[in-house]
Amino acid sequence: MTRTDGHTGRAGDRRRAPTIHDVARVAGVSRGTVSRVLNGGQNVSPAALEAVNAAIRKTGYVVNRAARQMVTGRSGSVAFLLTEPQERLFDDPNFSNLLRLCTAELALHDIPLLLMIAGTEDERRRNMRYITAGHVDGVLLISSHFGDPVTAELKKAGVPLVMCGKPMDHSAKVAHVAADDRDGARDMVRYLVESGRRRIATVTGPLDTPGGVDRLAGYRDSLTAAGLPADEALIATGDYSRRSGELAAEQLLERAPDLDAVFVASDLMAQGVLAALERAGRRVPQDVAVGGFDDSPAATAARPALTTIRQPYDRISAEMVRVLLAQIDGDDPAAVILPTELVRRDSA
Amino acid sequence: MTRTDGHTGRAGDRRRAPTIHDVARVAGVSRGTVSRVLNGGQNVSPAALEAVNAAIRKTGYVVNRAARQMVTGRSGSVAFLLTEPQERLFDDPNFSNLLRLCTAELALHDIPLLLMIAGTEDERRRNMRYITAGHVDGVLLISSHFGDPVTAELKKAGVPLVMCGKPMDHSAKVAHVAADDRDGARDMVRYLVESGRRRIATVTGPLDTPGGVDRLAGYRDSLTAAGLPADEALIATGDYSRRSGELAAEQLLERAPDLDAVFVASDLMAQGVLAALERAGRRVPQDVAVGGFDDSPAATAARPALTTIRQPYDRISAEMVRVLLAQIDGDDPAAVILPTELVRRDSA
DNA sequence: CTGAAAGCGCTTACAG
DNA sequence: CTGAAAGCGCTTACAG
Repeated sequence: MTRTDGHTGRAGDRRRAPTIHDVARVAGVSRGTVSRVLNGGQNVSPAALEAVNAAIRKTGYVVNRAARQMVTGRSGSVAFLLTEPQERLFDDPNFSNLLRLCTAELALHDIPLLLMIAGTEDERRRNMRYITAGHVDGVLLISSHFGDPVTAELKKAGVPLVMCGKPMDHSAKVAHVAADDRDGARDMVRYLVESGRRRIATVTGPLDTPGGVDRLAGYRDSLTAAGLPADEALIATGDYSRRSGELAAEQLLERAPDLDAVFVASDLMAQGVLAALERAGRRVPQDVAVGGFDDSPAATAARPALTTIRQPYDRISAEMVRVLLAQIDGDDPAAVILPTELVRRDSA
Repeated sequence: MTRTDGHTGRAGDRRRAPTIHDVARVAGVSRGTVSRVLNGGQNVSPAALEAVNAAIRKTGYVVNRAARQMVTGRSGSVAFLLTEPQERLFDDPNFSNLLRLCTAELALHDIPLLLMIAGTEDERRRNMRYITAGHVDGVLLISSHFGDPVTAELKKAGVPLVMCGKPMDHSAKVAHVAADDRDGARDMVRYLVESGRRRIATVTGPLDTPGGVDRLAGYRDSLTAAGLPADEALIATGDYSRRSGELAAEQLLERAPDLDAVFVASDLMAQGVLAALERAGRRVPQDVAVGGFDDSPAATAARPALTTIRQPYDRISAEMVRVLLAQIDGDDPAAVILPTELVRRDSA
């Protein structure tokens, strides 16, 4: 008097889900053979393969990941770890954009994404503990500040890891995917020069982040190439927040009232710059041209809409996932730098 | 010649992590006793408890969740499932806010959050399959549109579930946590009336969402209470996006050029309304008062800053997690309605 | 190509 | 209060 079926089979069945054993029975093979089919079908006769697949369909079998994990040591999941202060993260559309795209990309591989936010020290410890305990197979790390201990810890623990953005600590050989910040900045500033601007200011990101440093370097490159003088009065630093862009623009207007363009290292900060400019009675782009960076939703939401440098977030996420999965499969850490693109709108 | 220690013990150790067996050996007890300590310490002598805890510290033991899951049938994780079209989700700060807060709240319970986005039919199927296969213990569901099949499917599969916002399908007895939309809308409109406004328009959310329906009802309540006539020309509908707010405001200005206030069912739409008003040359709040809803980052980013109705997202997330965990532990689904609060800024 | 069997690390009745 | 043992559902050498 045993269960005869496979006819209900819904995996959601809160009763007893079919196991590999049920499939084996229905298919008339051993459990080992079922497992082989599940894992790529090597060393399985066409007939057995067919029978097993039919049995899987019939029973509605879904693998028990916990059981699999216990023997393979792999969880089949990946962490998306954020180490920035929480508030900023979610105000900045870049982050949520990246999160969304990585989730979708991983879904294609049937790999769930665990969202981890290490805003406080306590959260950081908790997350590290979880990760290093082997509960995830790898980490997509969103962290850019110099001296973030997380990268080193993860690296030391031997956890497969890929960063979004270049690591500030060049010595660490960690996999990463980034847009070509320096080249993007060069393009924007060259464009401003070619539009006839001569007093071009910049609002940089924090100078302990690659986006802060490299976009500033690109700005300098193009100024030099155009034979324009370097003037420190034209350089102000923000923290990627909208508010910091506003503050930076106020400083710039005071130090260099004759500026006729501003290259801003992020679209969100550029929104702040736009606000400050408007308050100061400067018209954009007539009096002052404003160039952003990111091509995030903030760029189209701004008024005037921002001329900006597009970071290919879709490709960035796809590459991050690809590089991470390769590492999980034993490849060496890889670095991928993706080209940017100038997007012309109304602000410059 | 066997491993003697417990002295390295780092869980991140890619070698062999200490198991319950190691802890038992070090503590001089059986594995069953260690397990009992791990699971609350019932039926364990103080001495044994002490010894086990010491051994855990010494070995750096961390439970293997996969092994535990296999026997308990619980994964120890929870899904955060979004069933709205992706783009909207991440443009709207409410969603990312909620995501962030739920993640933090769950972290307090050591429960990882799996982010699932069901934008396409394919993604929906994939996620449902994962969830109903028992890979998560419960679901935090962010979905508001009427006729979303996910709620019913989850309910039928017997998966513990809590929705953010009232379910549109009243027949379904599903747990949910929501702000008091109707009352919040009443408060805002009453405030507008008390400020002397008489031609008060509204931009509603989609009328197949509770936020659309209930905030409109609250608007009507307060108009009636004030003895103001109901005028359908004063009602326009948006889809919660900024752009839709802009469009709705244009319609309203055309149909009722004499309007002196607009109650907008979300801050993001209110931003759009502000833009349309500015273009039409109406001063806010002098000519037209604008009231928002949510008190999201969009409210403070708007110019003028929005007077709005605060949804207590921190409490909402905390309650969602609490109600979900209670259900996982066998409680019946509960509904929690939280009060809102009027936040005065510059737009009204 | 295939089956029988060991083993992954836990929890939980069951005796005592 | 505690230990010995079964069992959760898989994968993977190992024989054949």
